[in-house]
Amino acid sequence: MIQSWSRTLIPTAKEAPSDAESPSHKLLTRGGYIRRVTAGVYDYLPLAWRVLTKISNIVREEMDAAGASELFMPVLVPIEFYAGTKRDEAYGDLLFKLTDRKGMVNALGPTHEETITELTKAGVASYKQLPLNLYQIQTKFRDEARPRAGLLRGREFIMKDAYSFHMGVEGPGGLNEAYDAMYRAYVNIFTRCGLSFTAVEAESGPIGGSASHEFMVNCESGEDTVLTCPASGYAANVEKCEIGPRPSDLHAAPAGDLQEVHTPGLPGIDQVGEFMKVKTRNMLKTIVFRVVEDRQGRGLRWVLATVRGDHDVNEGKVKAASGCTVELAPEKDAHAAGFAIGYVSPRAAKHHHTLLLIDPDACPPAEKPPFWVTGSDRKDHHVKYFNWKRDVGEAMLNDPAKVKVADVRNALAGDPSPRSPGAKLEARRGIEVGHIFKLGTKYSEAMGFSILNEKQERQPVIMGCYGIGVSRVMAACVEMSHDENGIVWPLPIAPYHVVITPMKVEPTSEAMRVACELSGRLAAAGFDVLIDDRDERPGVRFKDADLIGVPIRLTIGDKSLAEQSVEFKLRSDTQGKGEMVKIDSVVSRCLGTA
RNA sequence: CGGGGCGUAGCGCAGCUUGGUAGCGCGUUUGGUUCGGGACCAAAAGGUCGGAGGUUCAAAUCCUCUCGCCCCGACCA
Repeated sequence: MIQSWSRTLIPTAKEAPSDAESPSHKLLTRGGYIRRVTAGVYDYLPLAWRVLTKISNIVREEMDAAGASELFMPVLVPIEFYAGTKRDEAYGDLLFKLTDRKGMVNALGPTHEETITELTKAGVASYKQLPLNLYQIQTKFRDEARPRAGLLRGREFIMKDAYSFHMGVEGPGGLNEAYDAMYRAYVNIFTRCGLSFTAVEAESGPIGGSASHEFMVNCESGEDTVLTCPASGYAANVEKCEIGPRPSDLHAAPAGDLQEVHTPGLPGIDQVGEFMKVKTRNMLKTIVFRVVEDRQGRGLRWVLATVRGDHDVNEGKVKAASGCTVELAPEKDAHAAGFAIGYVSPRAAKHHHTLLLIDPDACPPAEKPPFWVTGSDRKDHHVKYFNWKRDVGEAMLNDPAKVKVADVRNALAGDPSPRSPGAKLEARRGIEVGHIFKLGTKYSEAMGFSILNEKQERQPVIMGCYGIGVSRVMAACVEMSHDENGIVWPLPIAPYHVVITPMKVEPTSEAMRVACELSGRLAAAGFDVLIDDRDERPGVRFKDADLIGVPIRLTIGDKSLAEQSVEFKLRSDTQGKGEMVKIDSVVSRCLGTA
């Protein structure tokens, strides 16, 4: 493919719009890839569309190879679809809604579980038609509270979403088989796109379901934190990451007499620590959760979770450790029940119907007695020298129905690995570009999609779903791979592989003649070539070539022509001056870099 | 949704405090000189100052309301 710069639209700019903050937003805008239309909504100009097309094609090839079939569903979805699974409420304002002339309310699809389930419900009548894996590459809409960072979190974005349908979980044709195939396809896709990425275990989020993995592009500017164990290869996001065994002791001696301190008007734990001149790691914070459902039927109404002041409670772990579905207690309800929100201490677990979960780091074994500051269970007061044994009492600490030591906090770098004794977790930042879920029967049950199995038993169909943020992949790639001069594309998704810069652009010039001849031979060899035929000064064209990030630049000037050569330079080679390559060897030299 | 900030030419900004009929740089157009890392000279085009209302002889500037956008947080595939 050959394109002249002057015959397409690449509006580069020296300065980025002042509202652009992240590197990908700035560089994609400056490079003439995207243009903001309104908050979180962008034009994709020709360069961007070429990149997106290349990513999409890699996605298609790998999805097809993994046995999936492409289809195309509407953006406009009747609201009833989402109401049927209660996701209209679950999504809330995140769902774009519009009313048509007849007064029908429609949504702009944020994902298509309901739509595809309706479709397969109508089209699949027998277990013999399963398994099935269907996908589309579509524009998705989410009315984000705060769109940000250009393409990384938009309100309109391009996504590949796939859905698989099965009669069973295990064995041939089962969900696990498809899930594993998708996992492998995703590894292939992101590898082929030239991304540095990590697959991590993840929580499945509001889409629901059991197992889940996220694919994260490794990048310091990423919004998400992932933890990895260098010894075992275990990797998970913060929400999911387990922490290895940690010793605990609830029976240490007190470090001193309990003292109450007046701490008026201090909203956060940091302020209290500052006021009392205590490090937050010497404080205990206790979060109150309301029990929505006690799955073990113990009649629990509250779960308290105590962690060290510098740690964060993890709601998912609280759910797992308590065996309850919980939610952060609404302040009003908690007050009514007698919890002094903001000043709650572990002693508050003396309430009836209350379970106390204690993180091991909140009760570590210590040679010298640990010094703790915590709430005083009354407004504007904290206590010093809190001690588990003395202040909560042996009786309660020894009652497994009331108190449990468990991992209930977010993992941090340096925590013990859950998979490899002695190893420590490492933290790094990432941008989520793919997510695969085992959905189970959540949607098929809610929507009545069940069919007869071999034994003539009616059973709900088991589903999986698999997403890739195609437009986010483009942005994440720029975040991962750029320098002060612009974007540095990996070859497989670069808009063009080669940019040819003839020093003289008159159609009759020798430089232009060579440029045309070379571009023909390169195109025949499979390269996408951009000829910078603009009548601009060399500096401008070099700067622009660096900015848009084309991997190979061929410069044709008098000096190189005198040697029957062109100047060959890789975009990734920042200080190199380029090398002279004989015109006849250019194609093979380019092939050598692919 | 809470906190902060910003809307003046395609982009980046000044002017606003102290009202007097809009300016700078980049880019664009034309002519000339240049020509290997964002050239120079000269001329030119381009703006309902986000919108509505108000105060005033007079509003980009002061007041009220409104719309939009960005950043931090909350939330989030």
